[in-house]
Amino acid sequence: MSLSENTNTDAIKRRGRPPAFNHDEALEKAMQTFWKYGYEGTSMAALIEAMDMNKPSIYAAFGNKEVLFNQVLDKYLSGPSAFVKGAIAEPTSYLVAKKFLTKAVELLTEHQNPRGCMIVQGALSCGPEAEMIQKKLISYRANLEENFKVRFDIAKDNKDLPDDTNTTALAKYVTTLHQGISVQASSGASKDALMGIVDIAMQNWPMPFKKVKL
Amino acid sequence: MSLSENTNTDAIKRRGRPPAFNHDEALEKAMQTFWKYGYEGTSMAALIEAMDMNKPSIYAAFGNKEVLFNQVLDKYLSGPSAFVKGAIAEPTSYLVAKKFLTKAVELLTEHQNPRGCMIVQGALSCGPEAEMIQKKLISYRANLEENFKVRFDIAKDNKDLPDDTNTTALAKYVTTLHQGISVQASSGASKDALMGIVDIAMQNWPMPFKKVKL
DNA sequence: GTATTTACATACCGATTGGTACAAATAAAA
DNA sequence: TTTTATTTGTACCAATCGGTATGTAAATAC
Repeated sequence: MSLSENTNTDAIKRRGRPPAFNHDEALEKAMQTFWKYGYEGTSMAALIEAMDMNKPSIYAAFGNKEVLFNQVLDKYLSGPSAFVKGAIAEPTSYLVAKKFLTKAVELLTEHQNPRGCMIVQGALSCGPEAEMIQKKLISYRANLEENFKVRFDIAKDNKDLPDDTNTTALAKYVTTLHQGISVQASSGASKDALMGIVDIAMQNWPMPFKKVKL
Repeated sequence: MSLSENTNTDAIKRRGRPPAFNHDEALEKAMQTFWKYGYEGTSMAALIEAMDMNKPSIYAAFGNKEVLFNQVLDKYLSGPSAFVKGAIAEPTSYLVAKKFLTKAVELLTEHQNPRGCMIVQGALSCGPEAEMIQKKLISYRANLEENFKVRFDIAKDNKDLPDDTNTTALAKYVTTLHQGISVQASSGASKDALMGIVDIAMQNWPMPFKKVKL
């Protein structure tokens, strides 16, 4: 039957009535909804339908809307957005940027996903109620940008980038492209079209030994 | 007294009680509010306070929220966003893109303006209620992109761009940067930082006679 | 069996949403 | 002065917002 799966530890029998939902599946559904409609655009009614839970159960299991969104955010970072770590670990600054943007395009245009990046669009322009979430997403984006900056500084030390490279600007260039790509994806841009953007954007990547454009 | 200014035709005396508001000033205030909070994030209560009008007067003068937003959109296009026409009229494709992005940075980081572009952020991710507005803004952005594409096709004909230039991709590159810059501006990025992005982005502009990067 | 624990489900809460009815106010026209 | 046209301001509308009280269902513990 459908409520056989319990999210808690295996053998230990819990005392009361067993939950009718699976914690992780419900959170996944919540993520899909927030991802698609943004924080403010997602109503509790929409969450109820998506998660297939009634309101008190959601509150008991995940807290209020804001707390739930924070859990969704964690899931997003360790799930769809996990490719970022891999990109930053690439051996050269060029590959870091290229892999990050390429993987982002793939993620954001995946047909089974909502279009656009949840961290970019989740609470971009919103009313005063969502200000907390807005600030949180802004700091997440700033943090990513800082990670690129640090990575590019290392690249500069390794002579993988010219000595006079403005790594702060270069990091912002990458995140700005990502944010633009996110908007484009949410507007229906195709994967191919956005890969074309990445190609153009990467053509002028600074090289340590001045190379001539082909 | 404060209600002396009437927005209607000069000498013709209107019959009933004179309006206590100035049509254009009220629309300007509405624009500021929508610009700052987005379509969904702006409540009628916020508009009432910003426009200094009571609700029935707003409805009588501007229609409902959606109709009002459309008028605000027209004002935005002919006002803050009017620089676009000038940019497209620049003599070379390079100058078109450079002027567009530079002017956009100036507009979007102007301290007296709300941060970010209203057409980008006005209804990016939102609930089903704002779907109409969302689609409208998407089509406005697509239209701008098409205008760049047409302009770059002309540039190609004029040998201002290489014959093999993918003008569709190049146009999308420019609008993607703009949209990314808009997100950055709304997140608090400074004018200088964003000008740095524009500089980096313009370094690889395609030239008709293959030039060597300095 | 009964007690206890946990989750479900209905029904509700006050506040806010976008939108309106209606009467008082203020002007010109008669 | 009365009539007519127009705007204002208050008070209201149903619907929805996020959030909760409460009773019942379903499991284990005793």
